[in-house]
Amino acid sequence: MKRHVLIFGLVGGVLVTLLKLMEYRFLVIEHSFEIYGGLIALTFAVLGIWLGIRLNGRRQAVIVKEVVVPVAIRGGDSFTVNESKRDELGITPRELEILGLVAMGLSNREIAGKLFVSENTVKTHCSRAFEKLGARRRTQAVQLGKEFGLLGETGRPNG
Amino acid sequence: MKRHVLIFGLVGGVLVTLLKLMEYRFLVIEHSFEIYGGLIALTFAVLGIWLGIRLNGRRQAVIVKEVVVPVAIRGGDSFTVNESKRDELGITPRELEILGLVAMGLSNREIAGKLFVSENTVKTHCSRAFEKLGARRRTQAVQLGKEFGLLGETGRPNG
DNA sequence: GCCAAAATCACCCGAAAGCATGACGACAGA
DNA sequence: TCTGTCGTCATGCTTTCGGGTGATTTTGGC
Repeated sequence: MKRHVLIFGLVGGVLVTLLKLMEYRFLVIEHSFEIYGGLIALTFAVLGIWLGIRLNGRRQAVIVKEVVVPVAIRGGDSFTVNESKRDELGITPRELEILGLVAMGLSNREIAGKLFVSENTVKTHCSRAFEKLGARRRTQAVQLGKEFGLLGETGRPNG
Repeated sequence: MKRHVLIFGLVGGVLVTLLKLMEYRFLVIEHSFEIYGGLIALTFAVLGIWLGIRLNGRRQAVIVKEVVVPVAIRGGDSFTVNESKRDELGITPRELEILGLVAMGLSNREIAGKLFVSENTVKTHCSRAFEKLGARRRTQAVQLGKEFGLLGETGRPNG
């Protein structure tokens, strides 16, 4: 994706050089500024349009083609794996528990009611968990939690 | 669609005129050609990028992604299932796309930046998607989206 | 060309979430 | 006993979300 920006820059540089050379060779021509200006404008407009299309080109209608593989992949000791990951990140059991409820789509207030603690406590646990996960939002925390294998598909904590 | 081309032309014309005026007023400055050339290149590049993005807006490139799925979990043709589910709920492709980005943990602002639309637009799409899903929070929407098979584990829209 | 659906954008306002900070008790281990 | 961690709670503040409403524009089908 950045490749296109790079190409843009390179082509732009080459064009600038070329135009500069042209300038020195044909500067004697009348109205040269207009010609060069027009050329520059044209080329950079085209380049810009190209880059714009490239840049935005991944407007995708993703078709998911599933590759079926045998089960038994998920066999490993899920518990210890997640346990170690949890330890590695320094996330406490309580934080993970709350993270699980967050993943299930509950609000802080609902979580507080469910666990019989105050909403502020829930927020504190959330904040600490987010910090340890490197997340700034609860949705991001959920996503990271699942990537790290801390949460299952149902939002249930794995560990 | 044509409107953007028109705007492009108009703005371009105005800019050319402005630069031409500048040329006559400040031509005495040394290295003016480089400055004007750079300005022209910059402005037209920006304009071009803008036009490219606008022009490319709706076109969708079909991307086929292969996903490894354990055989036991897989149920039927994922594509058609999700497509029909999406239709059943009345969720538009755009809404699903934004839902996917929400699932990836992005904020409305980040989504807006990624899709080159305003934050308000993202919020509108979100609200409609939430309403159709019966969700009151984005975390809940993500959870429901996954339950309905609209979103994959990575937050990628399925369909 | 016309119509309906979809997409875009704006504005306001209240609620929820998040951040920083501090504090206090329980409890395990050194 | 001292220390560190954990869980709990609070307060104040800023940001983000979400709902409501209305509007324009684009697009695709007829």
